[in-house]
Amino acid sequence: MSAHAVYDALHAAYGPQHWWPGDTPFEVMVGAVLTQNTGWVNVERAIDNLKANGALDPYTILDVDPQQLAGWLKPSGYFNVKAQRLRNLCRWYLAHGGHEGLSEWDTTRLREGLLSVNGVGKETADDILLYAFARPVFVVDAYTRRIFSRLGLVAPEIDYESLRGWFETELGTVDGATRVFNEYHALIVNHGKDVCRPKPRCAECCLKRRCAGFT
DNA sequence: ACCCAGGGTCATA
DNA sequence: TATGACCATGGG
Repeated sequence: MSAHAVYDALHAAYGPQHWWPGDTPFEVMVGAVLTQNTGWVNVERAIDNLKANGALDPYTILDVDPQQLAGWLKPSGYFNVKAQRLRNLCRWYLAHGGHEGLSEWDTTRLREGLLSVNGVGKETADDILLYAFARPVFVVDAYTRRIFSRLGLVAPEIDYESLRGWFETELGTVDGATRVFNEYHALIVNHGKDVCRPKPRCAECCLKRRCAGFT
């Protein structure tokens, strides 16, 4: 089974996902940090708090008392850590001209820049690259490794960059790649939430429900 | 009560 | 390079 075939099966089962949930590129960046090891429902509450207080912009986030910021982030968990991480990201973001300035950077430079921010790791950086800057970067998360290793397509212990490379090679970096990567990662998360837990109830728990191509 | 979440950093060996 | 501790709220 190829990466293409899995994509087709997921797309047939779940349909278009319309990701990322968020109205602006900056909101996507904030969400990418807040969703680290955290359910999206909790992230939405935190983002709503920021919106309700007129704080969903980098200037305000840097201006307000860090404790105040942490208070708004509380529902998303790790609120002290995430308040600091958001501040780090905003400082870097504004220092390089915000979305307008950073849009002129090539993808490699932009990725390294994001990774230089304390609190932004590979997945968070790639979320931002793909969903805030529309770059053709495949996002790998825990579900991705779990699903594709259980399918027998990759080794369970494959590292992040190798797995990202596997997808980007399999799917090709021709035009339309950004659209496909966008949809694919969203489908993987959706399917993962559905049936691919760390401790499967049965040997084939990733491959069954609601995914005709996997049965 | 238990497991889990759209991770990442830091200290230690 | 590779583990382990730590961060913390809320859903199922």
